[in-house]
Formats: sequence, C-alpha cells, structure tokens
Amino acid sequence: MAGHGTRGRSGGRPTLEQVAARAGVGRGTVSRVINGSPRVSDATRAAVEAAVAELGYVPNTAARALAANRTDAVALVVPEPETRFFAEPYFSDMLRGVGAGLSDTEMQLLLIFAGNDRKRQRLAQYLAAHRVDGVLLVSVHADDPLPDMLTELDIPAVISGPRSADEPLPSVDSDNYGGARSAVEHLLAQGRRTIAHITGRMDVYGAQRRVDGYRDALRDAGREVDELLVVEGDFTEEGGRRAMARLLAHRPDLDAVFAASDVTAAGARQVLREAGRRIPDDVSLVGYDDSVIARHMEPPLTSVRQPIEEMGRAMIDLLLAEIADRRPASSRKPGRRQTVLPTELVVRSSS
Amino acid sequence: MAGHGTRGRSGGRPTLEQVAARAGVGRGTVSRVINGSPRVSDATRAAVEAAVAELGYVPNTAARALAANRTDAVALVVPEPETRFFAEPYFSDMLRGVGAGLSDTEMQLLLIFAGNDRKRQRLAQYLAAHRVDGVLLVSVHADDPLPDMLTELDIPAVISGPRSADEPLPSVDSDNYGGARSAVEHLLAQGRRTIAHITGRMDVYGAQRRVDGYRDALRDAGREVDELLVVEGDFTEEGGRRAMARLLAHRPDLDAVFAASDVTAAGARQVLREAGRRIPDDVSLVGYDDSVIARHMEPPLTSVRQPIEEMGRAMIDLLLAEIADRRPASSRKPGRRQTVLPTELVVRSSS
DNA sequence: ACCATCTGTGGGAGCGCTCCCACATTACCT
DNA sequence: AGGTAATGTGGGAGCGCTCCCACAGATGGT
Repeated sequence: MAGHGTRGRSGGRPTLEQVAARAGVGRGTVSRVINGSPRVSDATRAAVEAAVAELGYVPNTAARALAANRTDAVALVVPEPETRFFAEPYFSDMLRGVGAGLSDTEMQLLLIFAGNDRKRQRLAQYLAAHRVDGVLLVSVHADDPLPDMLTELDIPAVISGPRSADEPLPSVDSDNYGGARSAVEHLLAQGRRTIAHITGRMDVYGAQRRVDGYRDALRDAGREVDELLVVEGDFTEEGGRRAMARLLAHRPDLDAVFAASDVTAAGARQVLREAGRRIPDDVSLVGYDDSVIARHMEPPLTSVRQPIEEMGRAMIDLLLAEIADRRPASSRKPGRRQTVLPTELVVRSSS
Repeated sequence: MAGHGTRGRSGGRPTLEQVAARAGVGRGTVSRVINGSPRVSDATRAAVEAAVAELGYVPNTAARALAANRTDAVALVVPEPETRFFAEPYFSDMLRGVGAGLSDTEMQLLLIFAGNDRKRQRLAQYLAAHRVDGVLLVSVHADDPLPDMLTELDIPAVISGPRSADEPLPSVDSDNYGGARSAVEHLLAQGRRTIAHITGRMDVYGAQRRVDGYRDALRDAGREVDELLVVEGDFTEEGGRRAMARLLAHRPDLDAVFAASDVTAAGARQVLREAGRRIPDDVSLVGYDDSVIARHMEPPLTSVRQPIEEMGRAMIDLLLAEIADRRPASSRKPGRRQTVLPTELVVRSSS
C-alpha cells in the first residue's frame, strides 16, 4: 500500500539510490560525496550529507567491493601456531602498532594464523580469492613460499624482516647492525677485552647483520676479530648452552659475551654459572630483544630493544602506500620501500 | 588480437560464466555444484569440477556476498583493551575453541576489539554495515548496549555468560552452580565445618549462581547457612582482602573459604596470612577459574576449572546454527539456545 | 559575439554472483 | 495409454555499488 514494490530481501537498508532520490540528486553525485571527491559543489554536498544522516545510510561493502574490485581489508599473516602468538609479546606489540596505523582509516584488519599445513591451505585459498587488499608478513622463514605466492597473485605485501640484503618486497626492519654495534661498544666502554658473540641462525638475514655489527665495532676500535670468539647459535636456549660451552673450551679467557637473543643469553648464562663464572664480575653478558626474560633474569640482562610497536606502524604505513600506488589515478613516484628503525640498548646489571 | 575484448580490470580471474562455458553447462548449474546442491547429476557435477580445476576458478566473495546477502564471516567481539586480551589466557583458549569449530567451514573469523569509545564507534559502524553474518560476545557487562544493538540490527549473536536467568540471546556458560557446589562439597568432605564464601560482583549472573550453589550444597548437607559467612566481593584482589577482613571479624572461627575467583582468593590468602592462619591447616581455601595464579600461588590453590576452549567451540556451534536458521529454506525447529558446560574441581594443596 | 574550457551533474553499463521460474526429461503411478 | 510428479537444467533478473561518458551551464579569452 505504502509504496511501489520495494522487494528487498534484507530488512530494507537504504541504498545509494534512495539517498539520491531523497537529496534530489543523481546516484553519481551521492557516490562522489560518500567517497570524498572534490568535484561536488558545497550546496549539493550538504544536501546529500543531510539525506545520508536522515536515512541512516551505510554503504554496502559487498557492492562496493564488487564494483570497485577492492575489499578495504588487509591481513596480518602469522605463520606460527596461535600459542606462540599469544606467548610472545612481540606479536601483541606489533598488533598494537598496526592497529594504531589503521585507526584513522576505513581499512579492516584481519588476523590470519598459518601455523600448520591445514591453515596454510586455507590461507592460500583466501589469498587466491583476493579477499584482502594487502598483506603484512611477520616472522617469515627464508624458504617460505608465501612471499612469492603474494607476488604471483599481485597482492601488495610488506615483510617485517627482510630475507636478504636485496629483499624484493617492501620491508620494515630494526637496525640489527647498529643494535649489535651499540652492544659491543658498550662492552668495550666497560673495559672488556675479549668479547665473544653467539650468533643467531645464520640463514636469518638479521642474524648476519648482527655479526657484521659485532665485527665492525671491534675493528673500528682497533681490535682484531678472533674467529674463535664467534660461535653459531640458533636463537634457542639450548643453542646458547652449546655455543657457550664451545667458547669456554676455546677461549677460557673471555670476559664478555654478546648473544643474538635473550633466550640464547639465558642458555649461555647457565653454562657460565656452572663453570663458576660470575656475572658481571668475571663475564659481562648482553642479550638481544629486551624480552620479559631479560627483565626477570638473575642478574637482570642488558639487552638491545627493538621498537616493535613502531615497526608495526611503519609496516602498515608502507602497505597502505603500496595499495594506493596500485589504484588507478596514482602515478606518484614510489618512495622508499625499506624502513629501518633504530634500536636502543637497555643497560641492566649483567654488564 | 587474441580475443574479443574481455575488458576486465582485474588480472583476469575466471568467472562462473567461463567455467560454465568450459564445462558446456549453464551458469545455474555451476553455481549449484559450487554450493554443493544435491540437484545435479553425477556426470554434470564431474564435468563442472573438472572445468573448475582446469581454470583454477575461485568464487568471487564480493559478488556472492552482494547477491546472496551474506558475508561468510563472523566476528569475535572483545569489549576489552588489547592488553587484557593478551594478558589473560581466557581469551586465547576461547579463540582456540572458536577456531577449531570454524576450521571445517568456509567461515572467516574476525577479531574485533572494542576497548574504548573510539573503537566502539567503529564497531557500531561495522555492524550497521552488516559486514558479518554473526557475532560472538565475550565478557559483556550487564549494562552493555551491544547485545540490544545486535538484536536491533537483527544480527545473530551468541553471548558467553548469560546476563540473567532469562537471557534473550543464545548463550554458553559453564556450570557456575555445579562448580560452586563441587567446591563446597569438597570442603565438607574434608571435614570443614564453618565454610565462608566471598562472592563475585553480584550484578554478574554467574556470581549469583555460585552463591546458589554454595547455599544448596550446605543445605543439602544439613547445614544451616549463616549469612555472616557470605560476604560480597567483586572478583578483584582488593575486594578479596576487604571481604576476608570482614569475615575474620565476624566469624573468627571459620575453617574454610570458597572465593568466587582465584584473584579474590589471592587477596583472601594475604589477609589470612597476616592474621596468622595457616593454609590449609587452619583454613582451607578454594578459588575459581583455575588460572595461572592458582598454580603459582603458595600453597598452590584448589580451584574450579571452566572448560574455556569447549565453551568457545560451543559458542561457534550455536552461532552457526543460529545463522543457518535465518537462511531461506530452513525452518528446522530451533533447538536449545542455551548450553551449559560442566566444570571440574582441580584439587591442590590449599585445601 | 564566438568558441574553447572548465565545473558539476545525471545516469547507463557493468562487476560476478544467487535466486527462482520456466522448461525439458525421465520415472512412477493408475 | 494418459496423467502426475519428480529430477535436472538454462538463463533472466536482480543485488548496490563504481566508473565513465555525455552534457548543461558557468567562465574566460580573443
């Protein structure tokens, strides 16, 4: 009775068309207002905005996505089991940064875990369906096929630790080289003479950079680098123990150890204790990550802090820029695709 | 040169139409196969599936969402700051359960934080845009407008702790009543005679149920319930301290305390210690939640465990059923809309 | 006075699906 | 044999938006 057959299946959310009718303008104009196009007169814009408010119009995302071929969503892909995600503050800090960067955007953030084959399979499907406009990749192993898959699908992506010096993907990293240097320089300043380094997994680019920083710091201080003082670890506690045992065997005279992670430092500490070395009196110990472990260790561990939250922020900024670049009328000069954030040495009583 | 103007903007993902052509059938038929409709002959189905595989066809979700008016996504709404989300294992357990329930579905899970006004605003927009087919609500306060908003928008929702005995929304809960009973019965079995109860916030339905369980357990054992032994707390440590002080003042002869949360028990323990009472020798102590605190307390705390992960699972099951019910050809008798899962008493040395 | 330009604006043509009606075809009764 | 009811199948008509072309009217140079 009321009208002329509005046979909608939904409860009757207002559409663009209805807003247009209400405001006495055409569909195109309403669309322009909604999307903030400048080519609308002030009077018209006001009229449309009034109609939108009166009708309580909310754009239909599905229709928009279909017509414009975009989703207004990005995914944070975590190639780890949920357990690790929750256990490590790293992820929550990163998430906070990403969330902050997204908060004044219409973009939606999806959290996708790809910790096992099943989930990876689902993720692949998901990406193939182009259900996100872009992807944030964190803690990706060197041999992970994910980055290539994204390139293949032509989906913008940003990676959190470059996999090599010439990472093809835009990336965000903390200054591993500088962080390592500052740790070693700190030990030198304390008067330490024989400084060892337990590395991370050497197939991880960041670990390589830390070794570089260690070497250069010594060299620039006029010290020779003794290869017996550099032992490969793998970021784990057990690896730290093994490496420390080797170091004590080869160079029992060492008086400082710089470990590539706090966990590794914890392993090293244990072996040092068992060997009767006091920290920091006999041996200074410095870790990397400034994790909870560092604060709770006995004695509290000096460690290199990475600005994780800022890194999250930087990643999302990079990704949004990347997405914008691929959209039609945007041929702005692609800016820097690599961001490196400074680290900070947090000095505690282990050194 | 190659063809006759396929002016797609995307890289050229195959469409339903192309699959249909390839398989030599109509669009409708392909759609039926994709959606698993039974009204397709085996031969046709095989042909279509072959075409899908050859072309690497992946349905366009936006188009589907637009045409079918659904999104194939549900949201887990957390009305807390991210910090709490990561700090409490409750959420990660719940998330695991939800994830498991979703894993053999095409549904996507969104995690939405609504910890501050800004985020709540965004959430409201999000829901108004009907960007999810359903919502999972956890840790909702009694006066939160969110549930009503969802009802208003006609969005299926499931709530994790019913707000009252006649919660209108489908809900999942653990057996607060039974959990409390088992705690008290355990204390009785240990020969305790004067059992006090520090309640939770009494505007929380679960807290009320725990009091009911406490009362009935005593009554059924032929004990009279002394109202001086029931003191209101608020789930916090400070509340536990205050309540315990009151209890000691009124009934210094008590020999057992059942607290409505582990945190509350921790507060109570402190006051008991200060009053020179030994646990469990002088006073038995039982908590609720079986949180990390319980395991790390000195002495380890006997506590009532809730099956959080199973609750997550139950919630998503309920939600999926709810969503299915609202879809066209489904007039199945709406089943039970309330699920109550059993608790388990974890006995440790505090009792 | 004329034509070239620039601003706003309207609305057609799709985007790739699902829904559903119409139409075969085949199967099963009387 | 005729009828009725399943069973499969094709394809039109949208879903609500964005894109873009066409065009009216204002503006400005010659």
